[in-house]
Amino acid sequence: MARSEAKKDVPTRQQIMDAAQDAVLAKGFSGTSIDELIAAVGISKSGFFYHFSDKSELAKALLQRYVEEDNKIFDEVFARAGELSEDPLHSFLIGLKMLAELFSDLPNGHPGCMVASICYHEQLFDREVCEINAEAVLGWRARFRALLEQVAKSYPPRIDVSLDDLADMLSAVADGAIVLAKATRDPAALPRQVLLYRDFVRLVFSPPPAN
Amino acid sequence: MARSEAKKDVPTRQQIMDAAQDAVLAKGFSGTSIDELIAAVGISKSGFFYHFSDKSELAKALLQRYVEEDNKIFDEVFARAGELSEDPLHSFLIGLKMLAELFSDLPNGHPGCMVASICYHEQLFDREVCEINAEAVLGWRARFRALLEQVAKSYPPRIDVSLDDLADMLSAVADGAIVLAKATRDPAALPRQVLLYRDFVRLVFSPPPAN
DNA sequence: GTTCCACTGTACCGGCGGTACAGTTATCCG
DNA sequence: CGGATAACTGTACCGCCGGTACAGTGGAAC
Repeated sequence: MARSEAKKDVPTRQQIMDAAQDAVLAKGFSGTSIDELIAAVGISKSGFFYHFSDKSELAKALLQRYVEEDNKIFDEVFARAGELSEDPLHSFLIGLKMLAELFSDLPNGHPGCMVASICYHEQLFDREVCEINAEAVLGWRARFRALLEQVAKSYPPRIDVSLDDLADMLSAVADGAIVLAKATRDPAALPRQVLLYRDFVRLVFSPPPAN
Repeated sequence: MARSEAKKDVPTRQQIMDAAQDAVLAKGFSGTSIDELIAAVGISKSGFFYHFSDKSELAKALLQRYVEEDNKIFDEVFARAGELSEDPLHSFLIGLKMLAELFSDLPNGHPGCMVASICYHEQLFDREVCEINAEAVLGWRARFRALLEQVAKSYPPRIDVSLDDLADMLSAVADGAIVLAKATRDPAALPRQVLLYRDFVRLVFSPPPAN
């Protein structure tokens, strides 16, 4: 190891990406300089270009990692929710509640969605990055749609609603609520909006009340 | 007029802001260079700095104009919706439908929300810009909350719901759906999500169906 | 005819993304 | 023990970009 007293055992490439993720979500991609990243990690400029051929490759790696981690969280949350109830509606509602709690527990609020950040920089990136972005969003749609289809089997929806759109709405509400939370400096806005989406889902699929 | 063959009668300052708005929403603020703006407008660098003391003043002006125009549209839409029905619920639902149609009619889809773009660059801007952003979002909340309060007077909500959160949800869904639309390159996702929010509002306030 | 507005032109500065390339250090393999 | 490889460092350089400084200029208004 060339760099003296390396920080723990975290690989340098990962340290760069960690610093970059925070910076990109707070300042945008072009607002994040390579110089500040190498200063944060404690490496030279040549060291950076050893790991990434250029800044755009960093963006791609950042987005890919973000999407993977995001999907892992969704996997875990809704798998656990599935264990807690046999009923698809209750299970989905439990999952949404767990998601809201997860967002609630973030000490400084949600740092931001990389997909949304990239969207507002789309013209800077090549086709490949944009397609990873599109696939991520379509992946969320497919994931939530599958859950909603299970729900709709047991609970015929009370209104005529597209399950694709209802699935998309979770991504939309989450992304929008992150903006809301950032703008108003109220991190709790994100979990509140997720719970409101949960109310919507419950209203759509719950049988008409007896009273 | 120093610049020969000026483009129409549009003031130069406005031309700069028009070019800047498109560029910022497509590439982010730091991704937008002053050089490209002056090239688009056809002025010199000195000309730019005659109108704006620095780039950050451009950002402030851009955000202020965006918020003003946005509020004007909301004023018009919901005033017109108020004329079309006496009933506060129907009126709000009409307003949402008109909003969805407005988004639908945008030829290239919604170009993006300046508030959201600024949010993902917050660390680059001074306190003043961030407060304009916060006030814009809180203004939308107050606006939609006022409409929802009128609705709630006539139609007691079927679920226990915070009107502030329900008001915020419209901003969140719109901002999130813009990301959705950009990522999937499907501009129709925005009006679809607005109409889905409309379904939610109708479900919350409509009396339980007789059947 | 002076004054003001709305610029232009030139020169310069430092930061940033990126390239090129030679050198260095630690570790593993044979 | 020696050579290869991974993971860097250091130096020099390029062009773009944000920004500063400042003198000049053409047309319109009074």
